[in-house]
Amino acid sequence: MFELLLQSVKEKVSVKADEFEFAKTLFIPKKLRKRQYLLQEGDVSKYTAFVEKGMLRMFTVDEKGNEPILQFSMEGWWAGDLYSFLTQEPSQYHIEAMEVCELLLISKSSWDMLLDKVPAFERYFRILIQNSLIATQRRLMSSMSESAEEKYTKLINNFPGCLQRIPQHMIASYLGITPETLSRIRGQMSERK
Amino acid sequence: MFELLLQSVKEKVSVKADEFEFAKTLFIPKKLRKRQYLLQEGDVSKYTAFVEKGMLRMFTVDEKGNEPILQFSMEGWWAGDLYSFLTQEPSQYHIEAMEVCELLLISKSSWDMLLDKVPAFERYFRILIQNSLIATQRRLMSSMSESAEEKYTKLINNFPGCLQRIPQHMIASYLGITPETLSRIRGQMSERK
DNA sequence: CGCCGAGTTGAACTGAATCAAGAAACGTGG
DNA sequence: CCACGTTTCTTGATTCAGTTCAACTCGGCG
Repeated sequence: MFELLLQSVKEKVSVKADEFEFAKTLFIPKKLRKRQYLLQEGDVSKYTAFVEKGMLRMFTVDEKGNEPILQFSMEGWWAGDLYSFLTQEPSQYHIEAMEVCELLLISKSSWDMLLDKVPAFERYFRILIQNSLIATQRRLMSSMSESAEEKYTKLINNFPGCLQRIPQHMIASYLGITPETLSRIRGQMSERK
Repeated sequence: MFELLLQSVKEKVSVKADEFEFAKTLFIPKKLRKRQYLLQEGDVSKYTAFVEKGMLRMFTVDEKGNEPILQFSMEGWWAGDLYSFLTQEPSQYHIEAMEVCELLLISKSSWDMLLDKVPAFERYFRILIQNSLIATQRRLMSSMSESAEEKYTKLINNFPGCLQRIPQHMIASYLGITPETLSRIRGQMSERK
């Protein structure tokens, strides 16, 4: 059950077997049906989740009814609102299962304890957050200066495999464009071979 | 000379006096004139910098000649391209002093050593990066779903003081809009009192 | 005094959003 | 296994926010 998590940790830091055994005791397994919520806007994110199976989306709902997507989380990734989890303030985001999901939850207090007792996990999360920051910075620059088509092209180059599992209108929400625009872009791209 | 850095560290983690003394030995002071570069696109970011005085901007140059700004770094903040610094690959970004700057540089190898020897610094950087990620995520969502005016309004609410020191066309580059658009927005906002 | 970069203002243009309607794919229950 | 309703995707016409290009103003500084 913890193979994926162990793999994720090991590829970033070296942990001793007993440290990882200790970590295991802090996680709570949880299953989600499709469309079930891990977190809803206004609620405090009591847990952050490692995704063992399935896929989730984290998004807000804006005044016009759009649902811009901040991130997708699939197997081997984490899902959670960092801000709400750390501060225990209400979240701005919804996190919803796009497929049947199997998660490993860890509470704020367990997380704090884990980072205190096992420095390797402090480092693991530092690296995780670091990579996430780098990716988010790139996406921000892309969203500031590129056209809709450029953004889409970059996306399919960066995540070739993943996109099959994601409905197109959600890809549009992730890119910050409308489903109509994405459809037109795809049309144009395929007709010029 | 290290007061600001000490303050930044202390407000996030607790360090022992000798740990901080050790850290001090790893930093190299450096001054930059206005318009001088800390890093240029294509170069490897050998150092990351703590800003003691002055202000820098980190930006790219896109095909149309725009210079979208990823971040401003002022006193008490860090400046550097995380990706290039960590991987020692060439950077995509320029980092330029907007004013006369006094910096404290730390090399990749010193940084690695510091994080290894002093867990408090591992945590300090984790928290720093965490906060940066949260802020960048917010900015991304804002850039995906809000109008130019909304973005500008949020900016002046979030950073009331800082903006005086920044020329308007750079604020526009930070928001991902043209200087003309920003000027018009300001015009509209002031005429409706 | 005269130049130069920064900011403003105007007019024309354009990429993407919006609104609307239809086609295709999906899954749920009878 | 089919039928029906729902959701997803496509296509077209129109609108609009923001860009582009160009001219002009202002303030600072040699």
